[in-house]
Amino acid sequence: MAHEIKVRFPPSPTGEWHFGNVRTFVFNYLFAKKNQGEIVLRFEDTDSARNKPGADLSQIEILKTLGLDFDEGPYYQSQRKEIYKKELQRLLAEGKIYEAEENQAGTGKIIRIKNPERDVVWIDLIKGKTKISSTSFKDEKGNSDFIIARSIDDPLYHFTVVVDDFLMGITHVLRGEDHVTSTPRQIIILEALGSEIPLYGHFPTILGENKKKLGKRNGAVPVREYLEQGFLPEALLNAISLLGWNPGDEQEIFTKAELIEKFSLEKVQHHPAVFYGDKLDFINKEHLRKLPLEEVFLEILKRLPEKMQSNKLVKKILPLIFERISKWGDINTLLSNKEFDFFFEEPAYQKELLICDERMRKGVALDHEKVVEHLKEISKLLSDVSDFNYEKIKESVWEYASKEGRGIVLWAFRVSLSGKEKSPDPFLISEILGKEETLKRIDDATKL
RNA sequence: GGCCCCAUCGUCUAUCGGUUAGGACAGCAGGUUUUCAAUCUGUUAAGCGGAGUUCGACUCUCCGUGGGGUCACCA
Repeated sequence: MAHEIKVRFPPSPTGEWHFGNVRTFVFNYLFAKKNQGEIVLRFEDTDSARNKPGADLSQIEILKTLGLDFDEGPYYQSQRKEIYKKELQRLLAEGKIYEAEENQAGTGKIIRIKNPERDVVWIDLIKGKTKISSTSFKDEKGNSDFIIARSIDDPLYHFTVVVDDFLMGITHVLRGEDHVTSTPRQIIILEALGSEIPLYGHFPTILGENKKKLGKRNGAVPVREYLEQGFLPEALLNAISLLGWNPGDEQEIFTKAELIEKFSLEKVQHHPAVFYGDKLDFINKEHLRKLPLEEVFLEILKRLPEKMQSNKLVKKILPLIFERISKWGDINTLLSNKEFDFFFEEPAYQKELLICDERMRKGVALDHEKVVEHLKEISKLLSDVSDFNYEKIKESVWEYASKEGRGIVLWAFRVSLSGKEKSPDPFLISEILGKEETLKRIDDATKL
């Protein structure tokens, strides 16, 4: 029999996914793809009270946007009740489980499984040999026969998971560390079922900045929000994969294909990783750089306001925007800081700003005349430039600026064009604005 | 608290007994012919503590400490 590998990802449709959830899917996915295996998606929705309508669909949507897919499913446990009932009846008949007192809801008898009370041992694919005594799940009455169904029609999580894993032929159960202690229960049920025991692997938890398990209640940002902030799906995938795993070499930027190729369970960490968003920007920027330039410009363009989009200058500004962002959402920040408005409208000057040295600005009156002199000279020099491009512009004023002091001259030149304390250099702005507009702005600045 | 797991720079991590303990992010400093951005270079910063084992421990063992997970008729 061939070594077919089949893994599963069983979310409950109760809310939005964060990095923790997706990471579990990703590791399963990577492991399956790497080993020519299959991955099945199965919604664990037996607790109808907790289910959120539509959550399943939005979870699948996230998978899709991240470029992830699954080979089988989605299954819904709520639609498989008959299957669980049959297994329950079978086990009942075999005497491996039994009905006990009334359940809390008063709707029938609960079902317990006979606990062999022994050490349950498995070789965890990540943690190594793990041993937990099944006597450890005694309830307050000292009963270690744990409950697997509220009634014959109402199976509980541990039972449904295991039945499904059994029936679906799951070979590897790869999940978060939070499931370690429930593994012995599941093995005991599996044994009662007469199933083969799959291989288990438990990933360490992802911790929030407060070093507590990442979760809805603990700083976990839905993946959707990262998408909305304009992170690239492939960068997100890259970052998620690096949470608790690394290939052992120094590569940090991966495409999906590279991740599949390099992934291995052996390289998964044994200790929890604290998730700081810091590196995400970096990773995204790297992925941004790999995109074709036209595509990048198109993406930037469509995030610009109408009036900029239609302006002739916009094309020349696109590269400036690109080098200032690490994700699409940063464009909004640039925009709301009015970083580039001066290209499209007359800058609002502040007389003092024309003076480069902050300390000197107090004595404006004195220095201002000098600055105006410089500006006038620059204007004169520029008007002689015929081929108005970056190099020529620079050439024309360079000598003068060097002689008079580059700081004071070039600063004034730049501010006369942008009106801003911080902006791209004056040669670049001049080229973009064009000769006429450049001269006009310099002229305006001298009249302050 | 019981049980399970873990422990290298602020963060993510490399190292599978012998290294000046490496890289990346962040930080800082400097260059890049004015500022910002980008870029280049440099730089700060780590083996939790204590016993062993060994010629030699970050690496192996034990104890302590610290951190995490988990203890439902939830999933």
